[in-house]
Amino acid sequence: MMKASPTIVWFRQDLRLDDHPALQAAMKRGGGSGGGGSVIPVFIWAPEEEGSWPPGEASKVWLHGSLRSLDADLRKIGSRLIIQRGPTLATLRSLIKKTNADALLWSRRYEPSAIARDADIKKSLKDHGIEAESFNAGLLFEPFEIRTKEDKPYLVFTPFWKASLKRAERAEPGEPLPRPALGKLKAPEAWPPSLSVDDLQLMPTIEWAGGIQEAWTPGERGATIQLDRLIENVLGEYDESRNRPDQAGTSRLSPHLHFGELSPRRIWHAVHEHVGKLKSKTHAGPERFMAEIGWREFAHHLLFHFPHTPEEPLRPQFAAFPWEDNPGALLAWQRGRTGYPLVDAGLRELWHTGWMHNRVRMVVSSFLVKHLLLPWQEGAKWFWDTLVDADLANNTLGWQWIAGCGADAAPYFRIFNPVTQGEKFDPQGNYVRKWVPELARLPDSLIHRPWEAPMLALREAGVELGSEGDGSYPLPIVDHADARKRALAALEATKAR
DNA sequence: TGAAATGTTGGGGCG
DNA sequence: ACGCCCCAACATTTC
Repeated sequence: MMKASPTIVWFRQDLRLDDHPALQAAMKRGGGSGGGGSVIPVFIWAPEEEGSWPPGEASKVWLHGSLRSLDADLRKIGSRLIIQRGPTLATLRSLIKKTNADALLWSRRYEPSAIARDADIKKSLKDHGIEAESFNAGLLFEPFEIRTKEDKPYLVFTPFWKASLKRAERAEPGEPLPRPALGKLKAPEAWPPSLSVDDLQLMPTIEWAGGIQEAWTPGERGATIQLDRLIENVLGEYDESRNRPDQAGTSRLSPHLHFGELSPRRIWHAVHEHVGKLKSKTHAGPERFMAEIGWREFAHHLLFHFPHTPEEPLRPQFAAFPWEDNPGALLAWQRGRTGYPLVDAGLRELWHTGWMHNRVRMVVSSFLVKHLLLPWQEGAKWFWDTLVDADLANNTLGWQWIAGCGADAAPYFRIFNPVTQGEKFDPQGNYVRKWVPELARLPDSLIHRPWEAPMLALREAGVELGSEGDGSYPLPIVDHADARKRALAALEATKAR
């Protein structure tokens, strides 16, 4: 009997074994009734193929951990991860030649540069008689599946999500596929050469990633633990708690989702199974959480249909917006030294842990765009480099939403007041105290507005305001009321054109 | 998934 | 008892 040729499974942002359609398809290939042929799991590091958006520093730290985790999980079932460096097409060709593989399977990505690159690879391999097929592993619904009655992409979230849920009534997202059991992933005759994860040099040379490693467990196991925590402890109060940066009320699944360590179908079914067991008729928490998953779907829908939006505003009139060029203000924002405690806490949380609470993301983003009048693209770049969950679709939607220039965006005149937001969502100031420790001893009533504190209160709290000294805290770099007026005037200037 | 400005209402103090 | 004013509380509109 002819020995079946191996199948290569090309891993990218699908670093898991659970619910992995390409992996399952590979296992079924190549064999008759007696089972499949061998499977070669491959990861190729080719950041130069990611256009203007190669993985940022925080993403690389995460990837390092996630690749290690995937390799270890594969080894537990008798396989392993082959790691190579790009360029991708040449690397794949050489792998195919060395291993005599006859097929390449992968999970789809939706970034413009990835779509173009993957299409080239598919065509090139097919021209050489190699089977090449992609699968949906990253979304509940493909961006091209959900369309308006006029057969157009959606531009507003609510009808988009309603249409998605309606589609789910007809055809629920498929039941998640099982993990391959021990021995089911057949090893090839000989493994091709592989680099180690360390060889990719994803970790920073300067030691700054400790905070990320303390806060997170990259990999499928870490993702599963977070999903369990979500279902057991978070979902019930999610509708209110998700807005509280001083509480652990969010899912913290974003980096796991970005790297595909957790399947959205797995989430869908876990949440629905949980809701089925509930006695109460209102499911505000689970519904709100699924709507957040919906925003992620919407972001991918928009990126797929409007691939220029990572760089350019979706609403063209915003191309003429009179943004400022102010490197000093940008630096103060990046460093968390704007003088607004909630803003600074958020940016410091980001720097230390590679993540920021979503409510605070809205506040700091609004501050950059509206109080400082700096282009949203500058904020998007900073988030891209510092977030462990940096995701081109989500990041683009978030920034265009807050800047008012995107689909279904917040109107430009919606300007967050960082003091009000702080007092509303961090009422005891615990979030600020954690990340801006120099203000920790101020009373609750002053912690979001230290510049209003009387001299005596400052002295008692050991707070030194304004000076550049060690342990001092800056005065506001812009006055809120002035900045608000200035932002509204800038918008008028854009409209007048 | 805002905030500020402006408008309205109604209770209480007071002459 | 009555009208007037003040202003907090809430509603509406505007940015």
